[in-house]
Amino acid sequence: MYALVALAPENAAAVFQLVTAQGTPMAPPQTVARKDLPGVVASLEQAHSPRWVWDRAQNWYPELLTAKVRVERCHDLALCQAILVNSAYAAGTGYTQQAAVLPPESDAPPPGVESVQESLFEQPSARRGWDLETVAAELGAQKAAIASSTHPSRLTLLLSAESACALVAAEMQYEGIPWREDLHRRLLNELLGPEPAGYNRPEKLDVLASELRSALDAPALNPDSPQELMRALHRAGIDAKSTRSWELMEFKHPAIEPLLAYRKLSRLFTTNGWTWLEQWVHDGRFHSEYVVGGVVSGRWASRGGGAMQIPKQIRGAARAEPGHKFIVADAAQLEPRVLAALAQDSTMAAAGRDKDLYAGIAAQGFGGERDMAKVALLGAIYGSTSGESGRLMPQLARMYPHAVGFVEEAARAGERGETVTTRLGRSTPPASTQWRAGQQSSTAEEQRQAESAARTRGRFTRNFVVQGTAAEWACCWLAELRRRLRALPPGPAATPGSESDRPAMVFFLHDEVMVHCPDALVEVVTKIVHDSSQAATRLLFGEIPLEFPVNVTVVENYADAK
DNA sequence: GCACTGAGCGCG
DNA sequence: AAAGCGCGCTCAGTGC
Repeated sequence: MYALVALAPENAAAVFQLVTAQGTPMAPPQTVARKDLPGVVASLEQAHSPRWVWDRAQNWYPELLTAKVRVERCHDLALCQAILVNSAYAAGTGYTQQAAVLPPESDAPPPGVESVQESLFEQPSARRGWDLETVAAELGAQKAAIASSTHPSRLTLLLSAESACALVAAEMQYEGIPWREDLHRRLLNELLGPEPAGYNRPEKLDVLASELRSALDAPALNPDSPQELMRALHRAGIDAKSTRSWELMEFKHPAIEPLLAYRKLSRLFTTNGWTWLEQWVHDGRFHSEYVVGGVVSGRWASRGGGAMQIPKQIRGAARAEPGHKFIVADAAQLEPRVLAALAQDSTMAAAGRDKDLYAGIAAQGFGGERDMAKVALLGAIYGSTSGESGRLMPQLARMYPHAVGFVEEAARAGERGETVTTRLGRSTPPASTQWRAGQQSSTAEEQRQAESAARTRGRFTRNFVVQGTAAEWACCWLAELRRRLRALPPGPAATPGSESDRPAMVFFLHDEVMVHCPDALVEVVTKIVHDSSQAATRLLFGEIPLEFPVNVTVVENYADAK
């Protein structure tokens, strides 16, 4: 059963309708004031547990969560449309021509983020959205596209997992990562000195800047300006081509050490310093907005606060609340394993049998040098041509002709301007007309540029099939994990009358998930994390002679994970 | 003053 | 040790 959700002509109201799986209405449409929506959703969820069909989960679910209403499953039309429009599996279905124009994203702030607008105007800002007919038509078009696609079951899985992830993302956003402001401040004090007033540099940063200026004999140097810095370095006899840290490390000069130290601390100060704390941490939680499918490959992106770039430096500020632990799980060597599975490379699969795939590959042909095996394999996935990993490619290709051949073929397809597709059916966007035009070149210089552009696109498509399929594995893992966590019986309430204290997913990072878990449930949730990963592997690849092991650590402090 | 790009670096 | 994939964020610098 589906519950279609749409905006009523006047935006303060919503309209919804229950329909059968075949699309037959089961009751007349019902109009509900926006403020009454959570109550209505809760009672329908209780009675029928329908699949909620809406333009975007992100436009509806946050306000339900704020009202403490959760749903079991949904169909996120925007996310599914984005996949179907490009999917090679649905290329012959004519879907792209029928797809409805998506309504804009709601500009309502994510919960937990203070909004200037909200304090000025009492009601949430108006937005345009689809009416019920459009929602029904778009759902019908998507279902028809799946049914007449070349791989209906894979696309069905992909779209339902993607929709489940839309719910996971909104819930994580709502929960936030438990974040101890006091510990973060202590870290900043230790590394940078006391919080500076106004726009001043913190003490330790200021000291390093002075050291740098005297070492370079450049009293007015602004170390934040790459151009000024470059000139000063050259004057001091440091002949660097750029001011990147890894390049500067090659030079022996008294200015290098303070410069690298300045860089590191400056980054902490500007990106994750006191301003970041003020802006993103409220009531002991770091709330960030996740953008499901925000990356071409299907990976998630994030908006605000840089949730997916939290430096290791400050992870000590993420602390489980009293009576809780963080269960931090990450999939071991996810991308190489995905490659072995995609290419059905049984030799590589055998190398991964004893948990550490890189060690297994090293034992099979790199004289036991794990680092060498890792560099070689990642080079194959990224399309490295030079350096150590480039040199190791022929050896890797001899050992694993299937796996290397698989990514090579993806690269060649990209170079020819074709699209490539993940296991479940996410395809790259078509090559741009500009790229195509560039390939029809006449002069030698144009020819050279065209070949370079072709190789660049080849590296993209080569990586896409692996990164994108890995994202699908992670997406299925999250969906399975969420389903199992929801099925846990409610535990006792922390305090009488409050919500029951359940484990909650609070963070996700490509191949890593963090659950904030009551102590009493750590063992059962740890098992659920493992079970979910096995389920994800079966969903994607069926029965294969390769595991996708997950490393789980139970910690109070995120810095202690791994 | 605003929008944009590039450099640099954080994460996987 | 090296510089190949995907992102977001901040600051400097540029162009309007």
